[in-house]
Amino acid sequence: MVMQSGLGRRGPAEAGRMEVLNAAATVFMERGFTATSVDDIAEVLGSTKGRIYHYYRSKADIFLDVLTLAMLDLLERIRPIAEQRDLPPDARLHAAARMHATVMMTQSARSRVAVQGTEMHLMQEAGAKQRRALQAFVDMRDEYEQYFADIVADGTRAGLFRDVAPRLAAKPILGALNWINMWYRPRPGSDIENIAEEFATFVVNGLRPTG
Amino acid sequence: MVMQSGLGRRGPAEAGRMEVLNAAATVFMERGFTATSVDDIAEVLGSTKGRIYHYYRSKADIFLDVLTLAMLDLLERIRPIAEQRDLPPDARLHAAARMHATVMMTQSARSRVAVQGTEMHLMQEAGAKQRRALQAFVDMRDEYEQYFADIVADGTRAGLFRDVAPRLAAKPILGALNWINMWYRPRPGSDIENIAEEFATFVVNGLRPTG
DNA sequence: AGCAGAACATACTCGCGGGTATGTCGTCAA
DNA sequence: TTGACGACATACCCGCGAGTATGTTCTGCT
Repeated sequence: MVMQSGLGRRGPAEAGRMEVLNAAATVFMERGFTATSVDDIAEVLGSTKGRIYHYYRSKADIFLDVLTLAMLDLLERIRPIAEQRDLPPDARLHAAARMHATVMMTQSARSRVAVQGTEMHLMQEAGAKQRRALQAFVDMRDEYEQYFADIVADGTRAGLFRDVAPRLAAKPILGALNWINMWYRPRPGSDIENIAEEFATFVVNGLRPTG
Repeated sequence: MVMQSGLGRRGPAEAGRMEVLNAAATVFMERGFTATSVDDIAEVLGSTKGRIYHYYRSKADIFLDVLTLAMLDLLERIRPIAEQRDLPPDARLHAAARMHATVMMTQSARSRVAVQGTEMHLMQEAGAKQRRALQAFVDMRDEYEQYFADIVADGTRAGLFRDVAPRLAAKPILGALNWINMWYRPRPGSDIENIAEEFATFVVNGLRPTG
């Protein structure tokens, strides 16, 4: 008996599963969900399907695990930033945006899949288990977005930002940042720090009152 | 003999082709390229495959036509805005962003496909014709982006914007705007005008000097 | 030593979907 | 009026890819 989702068990015995997961994330990132075949993932692993289906029951299960892990990673990163209530809201938003942009450029594989996760058309005739996993992912996305919305609301109250609907204001912020994975490709010379800084400044200024 | 690309001929005889094109755009928008079957498109048309393959030689050809038409539409819309040299750069950027946001929310089908056009993995082992069409699309995307970059450069020279690399600055702008089609869904009550105005203000302010 | 189970590989099945080959119906020009 | 051609529908082929069934090897435990 093998668990169908890797998120329950940890420990050294699950190292094999993580290898599969990372390989899958890489291919999903490049070709998307439907265009990726299980054989493609196996090829990256230098093995065959058997290895993959030993750990996962279906292609959709792998995808859902990639999505979930990526969102868990983002949530763990934004929480400490959001909790720094001593920092003014604009500085907090700057830090959050900078973090998000950096993750987009570094944790390329997993995070990119999470963004491109629009391809959840596996939702339709999926099983109950998968629907729940997908709903959990959507809930996490909402929670993550809410962190940004809360910071925006704080900034508006403090008079630092324009008076906008916080939830709506979070859209162009995350849009500008998520879009990074549509054009950014890792290169020797590409200065991740500078890009992250510039983009963070952009979204913070975007909310400031029009001079 | 039937032409393989609809962009050469016009006139009433091509009405049938346009029907196919619009239906395809709708389905491509919802499910993406690979997840869309030709039978799906036919079902939307209330007909069968035969009708589609009467006008197009392959699924990729349809997709490329959708992409091309969407980009032609955007280019036609931004040119008159970019040419208004009497307007200050920030007002021009505001108008351009507002236009783009509005198109994202109204011309949903075609434009959304164009944005999501990342799925050009049909490029790989595609024929020479398709590679040229795809390259043409990429060139148009670049040209479109360049309009924004030029406006940004003008604004920087005028002291209205921060001193940023124009080409890089165009990325978060178009990211914030393109991202709209990831979350916006047409609704009776959704106020397109307000959203477009708010997003345009956001991207313009994003470039202003930090007060 | 020997056995149980994990960790894979091999070899299949089988349906979906892109593309083709061919038929049928209407229309319009000569 | 007929015949040529456009505008489809029908019926088919065929490969790819998800999933399965069944090995085989290795490893740890007793």
